[in-house]
Amino acid sequence: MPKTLPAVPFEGANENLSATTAPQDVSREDAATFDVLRKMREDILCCVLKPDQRLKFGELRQRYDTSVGTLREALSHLVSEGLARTEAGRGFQVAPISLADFLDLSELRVYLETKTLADAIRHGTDAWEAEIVSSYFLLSKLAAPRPDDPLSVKQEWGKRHKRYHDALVATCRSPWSLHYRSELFDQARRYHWLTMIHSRLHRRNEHLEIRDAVLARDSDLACSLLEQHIRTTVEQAVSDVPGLIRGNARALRPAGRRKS
Amino acid sequence: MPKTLPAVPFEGANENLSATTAPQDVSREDAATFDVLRKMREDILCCVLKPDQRLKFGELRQRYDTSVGTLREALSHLVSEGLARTEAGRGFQVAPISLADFLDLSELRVYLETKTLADAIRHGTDAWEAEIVSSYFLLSKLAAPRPDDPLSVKQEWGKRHKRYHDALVATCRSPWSLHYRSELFDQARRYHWLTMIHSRLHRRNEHLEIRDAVLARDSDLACSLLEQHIRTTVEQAVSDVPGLIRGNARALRPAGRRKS
DNA sequence: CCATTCAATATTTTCGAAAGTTTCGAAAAT
DNA sequence: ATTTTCGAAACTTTCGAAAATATTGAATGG
Repeated sequence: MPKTLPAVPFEGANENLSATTAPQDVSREDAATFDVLRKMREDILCCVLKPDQRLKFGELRQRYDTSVGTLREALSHLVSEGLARTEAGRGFQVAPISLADFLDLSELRVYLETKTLADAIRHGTDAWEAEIVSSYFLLSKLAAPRPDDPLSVKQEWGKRHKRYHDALVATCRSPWSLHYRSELFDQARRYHWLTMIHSRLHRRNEHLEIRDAVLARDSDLACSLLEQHIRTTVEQAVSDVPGLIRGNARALRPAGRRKS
Repeated sequence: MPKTLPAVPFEGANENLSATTAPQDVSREDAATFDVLRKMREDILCCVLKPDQRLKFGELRQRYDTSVGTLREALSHLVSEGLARTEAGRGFQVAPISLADFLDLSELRVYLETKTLADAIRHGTDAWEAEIVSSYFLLSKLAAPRPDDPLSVKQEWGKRHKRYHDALVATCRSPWSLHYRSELFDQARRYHWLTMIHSRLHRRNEHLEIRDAVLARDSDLACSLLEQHIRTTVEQAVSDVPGLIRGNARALRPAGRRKS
């Protein structure tokens, strides 16, 4: 019984973007603050800053070479995005991870990814196709990272992977859906990182299959493949790193932790 | 896991969600900063701070009686929530509103509200029912606000309205869905405010109907009613305040604005 | 008359230090 | 031996001023 609301009046596809209210996908914000924010986010996503790790200003100030105020602002952002938490007077810490959380966010991801992809296909343009081809090409040049690859290789793969998935949905007309999709994609990256570290499982080339279905404008197939893609990743993470995720990711926790 | 229902009284404690990763629904954060954040959010939601209005630190500092750093942190949060925007070196401003945005966010709301409601009904408890009854009662004591009601009356109604809708979905097991639902609900409040200001339309008691369907655990009916509830509000806003929303809400814009 | 330059003003951004909390551990008390 | 108390150390939070940047408006040249 899902009716659709009156279609969004489209005077200009471009104008649509500028008049949008959905949260800014922090792109070129306050130079300095943004820079710190971006670095910290990347560090959390790559588990350089580990789940539950306490984020002390002293250390952070040294690591990112900036002042407390700037750090506070960046941390504020991260809290809103769900990558950090804070408690009055007790500072900040990296958001925890858990199997339950991964399952929950993946479920919502399936909906948002397929919804945005379907809409993107509906409104796809030549430029959109070109960026998909291009970003897929860049992704395919890099083999899926192995556990013993250096951090920088993994990070580069992560970047290209994100760029490819962003490209797929780029022409979706719903800014809010896109925004939340992007946030959840980043969240999932933390868990994918675990898989990259520990897994040696071989997967068939799902990105290629998705690309072709999308370029063929076969919305149903593309969405189905994308859904599978997400679910397979979940299953792989759950079975590959059971000790880590199931056991509340103890191995990833910061070293010296005492529990009362 | 001790499961306390987030039966949030007016400003009461909120001890729930311990193992969850989804973003903190800023409940009792950094005392001072949080206080400012809450006030600013309320002011934006009630259009005391108008869409597109520039937020100068000088004025804000006076209005909220706090320092620049604290303001910056609060504004940071608001940007993440989509209630404000910022551009490097050019400060902050209240997020714009537009018909397209309202339609877009409402569409996503339909999905999230019904999804969370269905799950909440599935896992409903006695305490959940009690809070629904209680919050509905409080809401029903206040007639829907009229355009000429004082601000405080409208705000009180807004609070009770939110509390009621929060109560409906409180037992939903998906923290991420709940989080986004809550953010979009707040976003919608900005548009509802316009309706409250300008509309005199009479609507039948939808909140009562929803309450009864929910208490009867009739998930399909409840979701259907809730969907209607949202869509009706959209249609009402679109038809009632066409000049405002369609015309990019000119009347709500801050007074002295020059465009180059 | 319009466009451009440049200095004065207004505003934002960054920083370090003061003020306020919490945590930790040793000493005293049970 | 265990708990409680208390003070010092560690850390967080808040603030206002200095530095950096944008905006305004008047003066200049085409």
